[in-house]
Amino acid sequence: MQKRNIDDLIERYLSVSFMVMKKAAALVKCELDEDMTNDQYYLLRCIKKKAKCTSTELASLFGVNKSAITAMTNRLVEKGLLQRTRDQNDRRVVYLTLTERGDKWITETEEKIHKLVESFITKFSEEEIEAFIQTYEKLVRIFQEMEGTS
Amino acid sequence: MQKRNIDDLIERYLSVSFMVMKKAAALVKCELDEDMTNDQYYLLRCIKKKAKCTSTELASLFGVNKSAITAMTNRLVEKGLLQRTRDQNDRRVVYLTLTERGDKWITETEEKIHKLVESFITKFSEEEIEAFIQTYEKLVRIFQEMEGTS
DNA sequence: AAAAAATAGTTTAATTATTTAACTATTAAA
DNA sequence: TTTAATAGTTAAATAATTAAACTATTTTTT
Repeated sequence: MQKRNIDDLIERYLSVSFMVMKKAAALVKCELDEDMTNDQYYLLRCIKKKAKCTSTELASLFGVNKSAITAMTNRLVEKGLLQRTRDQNDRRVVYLTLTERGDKWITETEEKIHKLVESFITKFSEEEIEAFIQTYEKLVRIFQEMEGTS
Repeated sequence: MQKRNIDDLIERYLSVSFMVMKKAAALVKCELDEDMTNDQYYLLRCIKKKAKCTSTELASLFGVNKSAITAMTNRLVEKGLLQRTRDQNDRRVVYLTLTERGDKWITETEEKIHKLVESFITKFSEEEIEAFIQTYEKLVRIFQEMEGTS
């Protein structure tokens, strides 16, 4: 591939990923209750998927410091959506789990977000969206490999 | 397409787009000077591409209120990377343009970011990445149409 | 077993990003 | 020529983030 062509693809990728990132954030926000943020949604989503989760894991998933997670989880604990429990074997570890209200909220919200994604994903053919997601998943694997080596 | 299958694709899309969003943000951050943020990079990038730009345009691109843009541009003006100039015909309008330092910074940073993107984009075949970006671009157009109708 | 090092998480202080509501200045419409 | 609308700013509040210092606990080393 020529240098010109690669530079062109890179530029297109940067523009389009910026626009989708910002637009997707705005669309997700519309589906949330007034007092909830996108990051709070993503945090609760991660915890639901893992069932139980530590600050360290979340910090790694979000790519931020652990103290950022402490601050976020504090707000969610105050809102009654999350609870902390200590590991009995290793008392340094704190597990984060959903409260009943937290579970109810994330379940309802996931339904709204699924409908949102469905509203545009169905505008693509199954082949196109499958190929798109597969490349996306490959990108995740490449990122993970880069992490391991550097 | 069956309901099962769509739900599965939606779930994969949500997971993968979250992971790429967070990971990409972390990688971009690594390329920036200590005192610069990702949003500041994206803001300067947008202004460079448009040459001159208003708060209203940026607020729409970023999907935030105009006052958020005022705050961000204030910081960049204080840093000497951006300047404001009033339109002579319509004195309500303020144009944002790069200072010489701002232009130098974004040019150097774009080079770093391009190298970063190149480091993973070249792990795909030209066909795969072209198809990926085309679907991405189609997604942007769908978002824009949704904006028009709703 | 005692001392040193590593790990998990929190606190604190500072900065950035964001929203909403009220505001100024200017232009366009009635 | 009032009245509307538009462009942008200000102010107060909240959320997200980092870096550095800290507590508590567990693991490793000597």
